[in-house]
Amino acid sequence: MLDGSYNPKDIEKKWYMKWEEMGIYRFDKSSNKPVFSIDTPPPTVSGKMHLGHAFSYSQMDFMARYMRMRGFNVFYPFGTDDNGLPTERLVEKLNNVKATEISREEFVKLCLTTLKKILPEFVQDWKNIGISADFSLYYSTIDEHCRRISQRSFIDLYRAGVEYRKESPFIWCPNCQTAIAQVELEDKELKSSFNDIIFKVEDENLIISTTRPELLPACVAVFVHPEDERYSKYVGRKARVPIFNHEVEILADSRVDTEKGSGMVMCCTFGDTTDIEWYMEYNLPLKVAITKDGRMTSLTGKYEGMAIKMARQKIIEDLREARLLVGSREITHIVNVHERCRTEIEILNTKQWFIKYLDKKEKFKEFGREMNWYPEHMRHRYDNWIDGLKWDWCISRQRFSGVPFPVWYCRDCGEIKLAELADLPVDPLSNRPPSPCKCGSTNFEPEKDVLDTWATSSLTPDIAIELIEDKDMREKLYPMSMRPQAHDIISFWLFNTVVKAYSHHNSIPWKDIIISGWALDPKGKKMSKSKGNIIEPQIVIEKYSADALRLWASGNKLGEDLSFQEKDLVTAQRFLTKLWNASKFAIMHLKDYNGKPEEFNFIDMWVLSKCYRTVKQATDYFEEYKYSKVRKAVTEFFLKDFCDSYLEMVKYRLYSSENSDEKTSALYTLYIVLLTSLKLLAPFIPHITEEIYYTYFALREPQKSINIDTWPEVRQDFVNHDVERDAEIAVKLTGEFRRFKAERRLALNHPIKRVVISCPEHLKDILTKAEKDIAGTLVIQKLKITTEPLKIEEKITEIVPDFSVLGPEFKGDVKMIVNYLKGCDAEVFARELLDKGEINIEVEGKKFTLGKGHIKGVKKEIKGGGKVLNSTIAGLNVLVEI
RNA sequence: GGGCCGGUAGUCUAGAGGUUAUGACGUCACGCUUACAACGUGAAGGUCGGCGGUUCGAGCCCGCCCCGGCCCA
Repeated sequence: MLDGSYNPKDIEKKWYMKWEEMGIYRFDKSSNKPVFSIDTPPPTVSGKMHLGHAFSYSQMDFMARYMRMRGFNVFYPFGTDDNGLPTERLVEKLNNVKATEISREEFVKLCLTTLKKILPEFVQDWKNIGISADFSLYYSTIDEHCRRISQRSFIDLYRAGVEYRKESPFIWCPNCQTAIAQVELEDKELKSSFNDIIFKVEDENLIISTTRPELLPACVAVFVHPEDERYSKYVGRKARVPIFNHEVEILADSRVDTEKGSGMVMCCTFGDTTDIEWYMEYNLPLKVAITKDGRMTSLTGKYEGMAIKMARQKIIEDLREARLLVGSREITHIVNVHERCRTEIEILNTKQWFIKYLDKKEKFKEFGREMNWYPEHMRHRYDNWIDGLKWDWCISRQRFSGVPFPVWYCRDCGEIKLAELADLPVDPLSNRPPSPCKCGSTNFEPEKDVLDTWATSSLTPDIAIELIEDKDMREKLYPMSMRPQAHDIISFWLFNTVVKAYSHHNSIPWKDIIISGWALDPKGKKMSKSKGNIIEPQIVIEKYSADALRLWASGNKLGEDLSFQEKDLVTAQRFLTKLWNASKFAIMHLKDYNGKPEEFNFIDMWVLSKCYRTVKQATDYFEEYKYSKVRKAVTEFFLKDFCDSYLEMVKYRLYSSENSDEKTSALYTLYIVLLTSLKLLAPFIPHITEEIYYTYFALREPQKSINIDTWPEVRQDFVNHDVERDAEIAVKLTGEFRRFKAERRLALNHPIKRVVISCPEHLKDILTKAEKDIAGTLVIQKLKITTEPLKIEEKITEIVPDFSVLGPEFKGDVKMIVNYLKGCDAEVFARELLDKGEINIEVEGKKFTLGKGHIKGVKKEIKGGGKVLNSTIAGLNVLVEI
């Protein structure tokens, strides 16, 4: 028996613990069953799981649970991304220290101890929303396993000749003091001043506009457009840089925008990417004005040591004083900032490691086409990102906590020394190289940098699969079946993983990619701490339940963002209550369950057929990752057909004390339909379905848990469209009758003395099959179903045309015909059609022949006081005697 | 500026060229009916972003425009 009301708090907690105990989500390492492998996104450790996580992890969990019930050996590991900048920031915040203030060794240690402390609680949130991952297959991107694989990847790619180390201009964050990748940039609108500055060419003044006068000391050339007649005479001559007084050449290049400022532009090393192109192409000198920590260098003379913005101010003042500043206006422009700290980036010349991939764009796009994208259009974003790639992948970061490069450099000959694969993972700062250098030297410089965090997380398929020892099993797991993730990291995680899979395996990493949207605030805006519109899933679970949260997450199309509406949680919770109550009712009666009946009741056949058709729909939709459609089909069947219609129509049989075949049929149907519904819902709401299953079905079904029970098969012997179509009429009539009673404020079990249903022959046959059910449900003491007409007034008022037949046949004349039907005497028309089978009409000189096929039905009006049930079923009239 | 997605009652959402556009929440009215008042029944509420076009017929297809979002310049 189930309790009076559903108490999710205790029940959800109980089941999470029991599932763990039972180990039902364990991957079976020795099974021969087909494998379904999931490349689970490792969340970046922050304080808590956020709503976006709850949303997208629920969505992937639906598939994991569905596939498990389908009989697949589901490989569903769980990892956390504890590597790189975000983790450093968190550790700094939690411990109130700065990475730069303590030794690297100490800081790395602090990172690890802090993670150890906060990880269990962080991961617990995922368990609390019922994620059915195998938590015994766990990795942290900073653990030994991941460091080994990441370093191995580095060595393999170096040997394959796709990695290089080079001093070159690259994107640098002066705040975080590290190189960062293109993907880590963000656009920010900033106010700035556009300054018109005088450059002298001998005695002439040339004006150049710039937002960055502090780069004047790094100015190495001045460019004009080759077709700009204003300046053609200056090309080849020298300009004197104001204040700093060095001379630079004036060159012509078509990349100059003649519309911008004076149409003359200074080239500094480096202000932007065009500067880099010019620097390379024209072999310009390198002048460095800015240090790695965002201050002015000695090159800048008296400005040395000043912060960039301060120097900018000062230089503007000095220019003004020297009358070299002729104009200055406020502008708003877009600058690149580092997404983590929103600091304006610089381009500095530094030595970095790169993965060479700009030459493989086409190959990556080809791989993109080999994978199945859900939704399909997300692939365009992937292509678009690849098209826009401008830099090779810089994988070195000047940070502290991260996977170290397994590399030393010979101090004598400069040769690069790699670690041995067998020794991985290594830390070159504390480990010695495996052997002397080719040149015989043992004097090595260790690499201090660490790998970009994406260089590690782009290996999650390898990291996950190598948690399994068995080589044959590993083969079965790759390429992985499904990669779930949100659309914002297509260019990060997804793309980088394809790069690695291509480089290491020459294979796509996964077969299917499912892209989930974002959870947005109630106004449809992105949630952020600064806006204060964060909705915490922990609070939602507390107020409603994990199942309600999951049901919410199942409610929208894959790939679409979903704005969080409290009412949707209310709806979800109401569904759970309804499910509980209906199950309570069914199970109360199911104690008398005694197997299959000799013969099925008509209404039972109806609900069974509908039930199995719902199974078919749900299965088809799940196969296409359309879980929102699954949810719609299943909840609609459960609420409308099962609860509203079926349960009401079966009550009279359940309450009868006699042990008839009719009752056996009812109990059998109740058993099947409830169990099937629970199974169809289990992927979405595993806790409540488990509790209901456990209370009753676990004792009778082969599995102890619904979550590892088999997904329902469509039993074709129960699917019967004729029965459905016919029984629907009885069900519909019963519904109309219940409303008839409600309108007259009669209790639904209020007895009715006599009812006469008058209808055509075929309806009479159908309704007779459900005669007992109609009478039983509505408590009708005397029910008569007859073909004799009732003594009530009935008038046909409208002919309803069937456009799908009329349209293709009569094309442009349809309007005329429909107008005719509207205008004619519907009563006369209908009678004639019924008599002759077809009617010839003439409209505006044109002749048409209409048959019954052209007509969808008729509308009619019935007069007969308060005792006539106004049914929408064609041809059917009901007289009620209360 | 480019790519992609979206715009449907007060709010959020489903929509497969074919009668009167789905559902939810909210609102209003009525009702304790032996699973369920944490409920049920009913009602009101819509120029389907705008303008053109294709079609017998468009929320859906095509073109242009407006607005919002994401990604990229």
